[in-house]
Amino acid sequence: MFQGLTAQEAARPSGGPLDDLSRRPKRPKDGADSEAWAPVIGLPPSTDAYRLLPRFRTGDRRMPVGRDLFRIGETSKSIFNLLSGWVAVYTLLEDGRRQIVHFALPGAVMGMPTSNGAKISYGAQALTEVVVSVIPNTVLTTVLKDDPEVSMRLASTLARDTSIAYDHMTSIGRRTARERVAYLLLELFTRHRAQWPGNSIEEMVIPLTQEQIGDATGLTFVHVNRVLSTLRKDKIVHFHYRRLRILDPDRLIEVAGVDPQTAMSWFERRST
Amino acid sequence: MFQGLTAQEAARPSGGPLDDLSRRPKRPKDGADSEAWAPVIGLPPSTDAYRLLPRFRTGDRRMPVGRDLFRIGETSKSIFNLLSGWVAVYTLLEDGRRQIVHFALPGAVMGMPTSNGAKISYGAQALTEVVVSVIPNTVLTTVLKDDPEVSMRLASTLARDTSIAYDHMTSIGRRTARERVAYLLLELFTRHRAQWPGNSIEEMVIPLTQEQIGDATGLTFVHVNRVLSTLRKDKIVHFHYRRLRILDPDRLIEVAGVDPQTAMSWFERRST
DNA sequence: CGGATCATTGATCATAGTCAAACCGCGTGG
DNA sequence: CCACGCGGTTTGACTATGATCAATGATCCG
Repeated sequence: MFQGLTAQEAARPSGGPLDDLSRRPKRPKDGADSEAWAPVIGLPPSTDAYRLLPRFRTGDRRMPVGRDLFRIGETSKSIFNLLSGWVAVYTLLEDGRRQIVHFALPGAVMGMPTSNGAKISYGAQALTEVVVSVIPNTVLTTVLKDDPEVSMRLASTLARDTSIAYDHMTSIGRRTARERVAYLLLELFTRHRAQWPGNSIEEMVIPLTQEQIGDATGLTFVHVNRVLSTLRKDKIVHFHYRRLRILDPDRLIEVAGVDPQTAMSWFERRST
Repeated sequence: MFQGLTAQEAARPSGGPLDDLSRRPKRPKDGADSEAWAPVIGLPPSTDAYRLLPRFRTGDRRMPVGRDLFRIGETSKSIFNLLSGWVAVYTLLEDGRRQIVHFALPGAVMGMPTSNGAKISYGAQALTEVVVSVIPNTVLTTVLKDDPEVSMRLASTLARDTSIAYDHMTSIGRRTARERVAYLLLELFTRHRAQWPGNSIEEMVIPLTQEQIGDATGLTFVHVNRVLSTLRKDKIVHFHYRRLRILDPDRLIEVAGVDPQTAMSWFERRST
């Protein structure tokens, strides 16, 4: 499991030649990926709230941990509407360096084809077992014609993805390691929590290894570990083997460098 | 000029307390910003190619260098369709650290409201004199109802923004300083060049200071300067006072860590 | 129970940041 | 037309954040 997003030589050229570095195969092959997708028979009813197209159910698929929904370099023939579970959206550099650019939660739409029709530059992999509604482009086009409501929702959802990406980019580009990790945990906590309104549990399972946190924050897993230790020592958050416990929300917000006002608003509305 | 995106104490907390750092006003006030927008009388005909709504012209506005199209914290009432010029889309942290998350070129759509209706977390500022079509949300909603073609183009454009953001994020999170700068210059060169098809001029004006390049790449302007010196010394690119000259495209692609295949495709299609 | 994955810790190094000073290009006004 | 000044660039000396390399431990799961 987690095959595709597993370690490997995290080669990092030091401004020097790239060529003498051992390269990681662009697409680590793993058994699971070659299996056919499983159509879904019975679904948890709650997933309906996350559908982009409420009447379209024939595209539902269940996929196991580690499965790629789509891969770098493919040309999108369908879009993927996540109904349950977690998905990592990621990019790769030639030499195997990896960046997780987004953690998709239920409601997310992934793989929308771009205006210039180019190959897709990122991939998406299930971090947990997931249920996805796979919507063929042809279907989407048709629905967009008939239902302006869907158009608007799709555009808004895509705009939100961009906005989240911008915030994430800011984190990576301008925050310190400690701030980045705090920001990510806060983001995941609030986004996840927004899906169970009224649920103020301060402990949750985040299906991520420290290496994946590193890939999302632009850090090495070793450094992520050190940062997490200090956050634990400072009694702010406790993250250990995928279990996250927020010990001091206020200080977490402070360390993350998030305006408290904004942070509070995160705790209100549903957010993909 | 460039008021809003001008230096200032680029305070950078070193994991230590943030509080004893001098703070930059969140919104440096400058005269230009308070002026009213100028409606446009005569436009260069070519701008039409970049319109999201071909028949909607009453929203056209011309704005000078340094003007904010919209600002962090506003609630979007209109979207902005750039027709000519360059715009920097940026975010700010509390203490003044800044990240430029996108350089918008003609054809771009900015300020699309998100699904959760939250305040917009980024701002947009003109880097050159620009012409923008300001489209009120109400107009957009109406057009989306009547014209599914527009819906599809809007969605594709937004998807492309996300894709560019993901690539940019990868650069900041996983590339070295040298690679990041090379990547950005390559990206700007190809995107800009795609707008004048057939124009293979290897010299162009990029309306950016080294500080702005730093803000886009997550580096300090001092380090950007050093990197640019080495790129110049290595006869790869020459960037000096806003003039960019590509000396060795192949090596630039190599340093940027872009797959040559992909790089070539960038030289083909129009791309916002 | 045992192997694999994931986490932790230490020692050392390098990339990029910080601080500071000087320089250059260009527009402006005397 | 030249001096001035401001924004932008360049360079140097020093520091520090986070990477690298390496070894050991903990946890999970079949």
